Amino acid sequence: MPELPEVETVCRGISPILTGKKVVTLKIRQNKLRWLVPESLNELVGQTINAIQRRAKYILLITDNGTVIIHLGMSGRLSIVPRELKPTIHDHVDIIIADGNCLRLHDHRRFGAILWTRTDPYEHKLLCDLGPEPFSNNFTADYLYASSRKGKVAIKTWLMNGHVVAGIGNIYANEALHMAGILPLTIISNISKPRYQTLIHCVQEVLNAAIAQGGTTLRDFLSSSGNLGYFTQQLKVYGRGGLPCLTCGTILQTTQIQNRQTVYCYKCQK
DNA sequence: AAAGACACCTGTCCGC
DNA sequence: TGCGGACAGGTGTCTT
Repeated sequence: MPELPEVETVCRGISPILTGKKVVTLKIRQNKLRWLVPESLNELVGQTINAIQRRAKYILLITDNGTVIIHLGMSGRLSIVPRELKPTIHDHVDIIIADGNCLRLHDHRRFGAILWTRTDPYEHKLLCDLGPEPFSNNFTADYLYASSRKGKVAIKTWLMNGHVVAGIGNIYANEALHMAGILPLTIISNISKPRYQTLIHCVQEVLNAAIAQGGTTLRDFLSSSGNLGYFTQQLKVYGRGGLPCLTCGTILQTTQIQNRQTVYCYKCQK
């Protein structure tokens, strides 16, 4: 389901409902997610959720004594439901709060994860080596230019690497590269600093637009309240292989990069 | 050290 | 209608 805009949409949706609330019950129906749901997650019961934060595609529920780290993988969904709503297949974890609401984790592919850490979540193994957030001051052309000088990977592969920049997945990598006019297979060491500056601008523009539209719904993304994401209607290249480029009319090409569907316009992107 | 392959899962869609 | 195969928004770990 989620790239950064979808995760951000979920965080904004659940934050007002969960912040300041006490967890009264935890129900785990399936503990084989990407990693086993740890026994220690039970320490969440009785804790008050002080804040909801997002880092890359991770969702953090912060309490005084520890933090829940949630990742939605490819197909995960978080929703707020009344605690009495009967769970369906693939509803793996319920976090029930004092007012009767329930944060329900649904994930049919089980690539997602839910973990508990007692210490600073930003020091957690999964989070400590992540690249800068796309909207942070550290995501600069100087940074991209300097760290790409010896690299031999395609720019699209690199953009999707969370250790380079956080939160960009297949959809928004395709979209940002099209907007920036850069061919997805371009080797990173061949890209100039001004082009990286353009790319940063385009990444931010695409992500901002997607967040404003509540994310992208392709198959199963719904916001925490069950709404569709409307950015789907604004995708310029993703899922449009074989159709005309919306900028110049040239037929959009498709290829595989790292086994991921890649769509580009050979006229607009050089 | 860097890059690429592989693994983890289920659901859906398409062609025969 | 049924079946096999390809494909799907991610990413840590293993191999080269």
